[in-house]
Amino acid sequence: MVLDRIDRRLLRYLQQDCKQTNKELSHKLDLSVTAVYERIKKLERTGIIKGYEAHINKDAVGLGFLAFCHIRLEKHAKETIGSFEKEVRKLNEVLECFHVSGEYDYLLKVVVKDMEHFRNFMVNKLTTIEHIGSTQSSFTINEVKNTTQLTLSDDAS
Amino acid sequence: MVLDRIDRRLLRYLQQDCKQTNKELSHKLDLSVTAVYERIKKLERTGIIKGYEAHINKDAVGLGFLAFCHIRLEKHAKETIGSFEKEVRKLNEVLECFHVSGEYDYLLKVVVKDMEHFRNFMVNKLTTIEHIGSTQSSFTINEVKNTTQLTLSDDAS
DNA sequence: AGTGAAAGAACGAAAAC
DNA sequence: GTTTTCGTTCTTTCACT
Repeated sequence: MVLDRIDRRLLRYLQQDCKQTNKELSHKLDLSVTAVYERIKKLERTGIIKGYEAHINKDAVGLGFLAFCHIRLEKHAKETIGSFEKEVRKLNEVLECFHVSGEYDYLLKVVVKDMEHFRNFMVNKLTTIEHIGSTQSSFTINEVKNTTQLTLSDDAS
Repeated sequence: MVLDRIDRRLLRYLQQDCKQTNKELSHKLDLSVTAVYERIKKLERTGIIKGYEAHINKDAVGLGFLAFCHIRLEKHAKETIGSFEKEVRKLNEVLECFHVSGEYDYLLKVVVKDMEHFRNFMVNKLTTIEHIGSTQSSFTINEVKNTTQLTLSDDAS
């Protein structure tokens, strides 16, 4: 699907606040309410908008400890990779897991309550996964920037 | 604010889909619409719900290249740290930046269109920031897991 | 804390331009 | 693409428990 300037502006607004009414959006975009409605439905149908999520303050719900784990596998056979990835997906402390280039194979973002819970996660969950060669963890001292909002330029993609 | 079991379930639902109507939520939670409404407003007022965001498919908007940059600063004086963080916050390719423990000082999540744009970002934006000692970048080969949804247990926090 | 009722606003589909 | 219309649904307030 080709996105025009209006679609991109619309996506920008919805990234900031998806609970705005179509009426509000119609003013910002200088369109009719119906046109806004149709554009949004199309963006949903084509999978460009994947969903709408409430953003929760993690400290307020007792999940204020954020760490990154770098993981190297023992071997890189297809089965090893497959089973590692399958196990990692099950861990709900792991919000993100990427297969990356470089010294380590995977980078994980882990959210737990505190250091004690992190220790417990490492010992009883993460390192019980087979074929892990070595791990290296970094703890977050300070959150400098943390957004999910993509910067959409006005040009067509 | 103390969260009870119902609040935690409500937050779980809203993390999954914040566009559900209060009526739908009232069925799931076995509460009246008004009770759901008041709980949500309270969660918003107290900052536990930080906002509502549309989740955009980054590949569909031409931002399919994801990289992580590890950064070490030259020195760790207060001013150095402050000015580095200030400059990083301005870069819209940087979605996340954390001050972390370990070998490197900062970990950045960077989203751009492709390798060419990444090269351009590194040469013309990131490494023009003063006091950077060294950087080490990893490119994402595969996204194994990527969610923003915190797992909330049913117990009070 | 909770409920139910009622007014006002928005949604969503259809019509016609 | 737009406007208008209309029935339906949701939001929000209010009186009350």
